[in-house]
Amino acid sequence: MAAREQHHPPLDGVELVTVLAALAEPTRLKIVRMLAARDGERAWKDIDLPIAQSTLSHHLKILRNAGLVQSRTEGTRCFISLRDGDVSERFPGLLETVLSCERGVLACGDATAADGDAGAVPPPSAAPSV
Amino acid sequence: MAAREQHHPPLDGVELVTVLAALAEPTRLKIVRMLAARDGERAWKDIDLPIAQSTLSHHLKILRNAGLVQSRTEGTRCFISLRDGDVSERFPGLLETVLSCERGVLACGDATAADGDAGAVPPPSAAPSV
DNA sequence: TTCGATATTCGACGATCATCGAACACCGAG
DNA sequence: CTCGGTGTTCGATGATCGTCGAATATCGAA
Repeated sequence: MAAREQHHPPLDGVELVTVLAALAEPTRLKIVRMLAARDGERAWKDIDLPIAQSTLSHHLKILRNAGLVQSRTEGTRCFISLRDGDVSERFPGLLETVLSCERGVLACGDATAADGDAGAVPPPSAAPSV
Repeated sequence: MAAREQHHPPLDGVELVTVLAALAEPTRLKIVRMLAARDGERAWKDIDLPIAQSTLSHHLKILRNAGLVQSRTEGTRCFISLRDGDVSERFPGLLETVLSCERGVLACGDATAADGDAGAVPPPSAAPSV
């Protein structure tokens, strides 16, 4: 399917272990970081990682089922965004903390965020505004 | 081996994904919660879960390699404790957040921590503005 | 030293997972 | 309607994981 409406579970039904498992995979964590780097949505096609499309779709499904991301359909295309609001409500501080932990790694090795994200990285202590 | 000194990696060499993977397993998360519930150490034998000893040993090894727990030997016995200090230094807020997320679940189904679980965990309220 | 208790390691088994290419379903454009 | 572009689903494959019982290593006690 090019862009059919997908299932997005209410966060109440999602367990912590599910979220942690979703984040505990390098590729998926990278995707989440990409999404967090730019506020708002990101086009499916703009998520370019060295993996097959079917694999990306698979990872996005897992992130979706964990309640971490959300996909919106517009014509043929699909836009992904972080459900940080919902996640923060169910697991306060979790996403922010994980992302702030990863800031260093982000700045170092990974290109994907080489764009404007530069100035980000506020002291992790403070609640990252997301 | 009854109680040989085990390897405890410096937290600097531990990646976030490793820690998340260690926590993203129900049994291991339960162990971490048990350890967090009581400050200080916990005797190996006091960790009674419906699993084989070899399985418990396996999980503890993974938690050790993730830098989450630490084992001390005293004679034949072995005492496990959370490395919360080291973890907080490397991944500020991570362990606290994960544990606080789990409090509800803890209070409900699981007896192990019925005690006072000394209050760590700062109010996560912290305002993810989103 | 011998024995029992304690924890780790060693296969082994079944289940789950990440990955891929191919087939499929959907949409807009021609 | 027919195409080409876009995500998703469907096996299949190889790797990793959780689990166990048995074997092993280490210590204290008899």
